[in-house]
Amino acid sequence: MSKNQTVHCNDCPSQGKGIFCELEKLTLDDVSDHKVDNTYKKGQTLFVQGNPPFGMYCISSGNIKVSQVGEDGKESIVRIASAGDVLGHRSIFTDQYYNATATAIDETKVCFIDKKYILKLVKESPSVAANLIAKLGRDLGAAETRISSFYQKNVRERLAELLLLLKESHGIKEDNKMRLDIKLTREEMASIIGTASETLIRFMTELKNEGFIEQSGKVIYIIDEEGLLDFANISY
Amino acid sequence: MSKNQTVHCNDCPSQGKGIFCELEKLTLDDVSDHKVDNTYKKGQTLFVQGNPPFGMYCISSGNIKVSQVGEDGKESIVRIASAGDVLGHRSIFTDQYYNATATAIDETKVCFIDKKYILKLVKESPSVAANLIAKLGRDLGAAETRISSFYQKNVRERLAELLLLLKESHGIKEDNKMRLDIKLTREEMASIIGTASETLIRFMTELKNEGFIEQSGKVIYIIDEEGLLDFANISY
DNA sequence: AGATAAACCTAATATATGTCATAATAAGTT
DNA sequence: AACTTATTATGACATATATTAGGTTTATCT
Repeated sequence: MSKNQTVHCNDCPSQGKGIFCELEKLTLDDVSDHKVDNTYKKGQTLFVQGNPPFGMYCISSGNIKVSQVGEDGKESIVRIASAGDVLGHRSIFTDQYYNATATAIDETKVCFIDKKYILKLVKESPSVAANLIAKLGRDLGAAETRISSFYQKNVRERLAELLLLLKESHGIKEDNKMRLDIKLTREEMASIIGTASETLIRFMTELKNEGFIEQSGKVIYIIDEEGLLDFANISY
Repeated sequence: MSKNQTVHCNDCPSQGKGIFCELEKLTLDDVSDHKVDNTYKKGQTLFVQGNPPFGMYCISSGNIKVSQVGEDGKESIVRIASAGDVLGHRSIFTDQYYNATATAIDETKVCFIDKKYILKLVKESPSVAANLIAKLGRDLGAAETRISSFYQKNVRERLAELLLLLKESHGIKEDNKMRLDIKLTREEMASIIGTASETLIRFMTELKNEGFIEQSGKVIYIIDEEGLLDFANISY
């Protein structure tokens, strides 16, 4: 982790997606004064499972995986946080230790905000509180949908579902394909949908062969979204 | 659903666990005036997946299952809400339709609070906002731990884990056993840990034979907590 | 650029769990 | 109390996915 030159919240690359958007100028200046900018390289950890929380992290750019490691050392990625998302907020308000580890997937710019200041901010700025509630609500909704997927869908369906979710969150239109602007290893993808990497690879190959996706290097392109939806058995 | 005679929030059986605990007398009176009391019988639904949310539900007593139903009709219970918990809060703040169905497991007393009023309350009472954030945070933490359990634990371990969680949330000391004060069918238990009911029944029998649990009728007693912890491979 | 490690891929085999069938209780209902 | 329906239980079998092992390609480092 290395300290960056400071960027004012006004100029945050995550504009419009964060929890401070609705703040008036004066308050946002105050937030700006109370944050610390950091850059994390791929593989570096923001916080580790079991440690006490000291504050909250706002992601300006990059991607972070939130994972839990089991007895046997198996990693389970429970969430991926990107620009505009916050991290560590859960533990601050519940007064629990971190129950997951946050690791940078790629080069990531993050602002750290002290616990005490965040608690004060939530008290004084209803919009921040409401945004936090909304973020947590969406995360909870996503988590619950994943829980039911584990029971209701098999691996190939969960894989298609994952690719479609990544398309929503990280898809960039390119020609008539969608490029997924996030680089995950097969191991990581497998640990998101809860399967062995070998199994995941098998189905990825299948998807490539059937023309639903393409791949060059580590970059994945979604070619046939309709087909994937069908493949995933999703109807919304 | 039948309308009850109104109970003032001061006399709510869930005292101390809800989100309105820290409110001063005047504000709590106001909350009391804005809620509607209802009683739901076993099997009745509070809200259904896909519908738009009109407000929030505070549970005074009883238990409610929050579940998602898949394409094939398989039910997945994503959460169980009990006295002091709130329901439907997720959808209000995220402006999404309900993505789950809430059904009473037993006779349940619930207060309904209008959406508009809750939004106002969160703006004006920081303690309510903070409590909501904390509730959502705990739910999210629990959900994420369950996600990783699906990958890291097998059915017998998830079953032991479920029994221990139910002991925490619904356990009542009786002699030197713990009685689980909640009646779930095997089907429901199975759909919490994501397995077939036949498989769950098999492991329940195993647990009974090995003396970890006892059962009389539909009531389950935890006899050997240590043993269950061991069985579940849990070390916290 | 060459060496070393990490990630990716494929195939063969093992196993946990799902599915189907059938019976025995238990719980409601008339 | 008798009848119907739901729930629990157990066995036999099928199958999706984990595991193990091997090889290949792609990064990373000196």
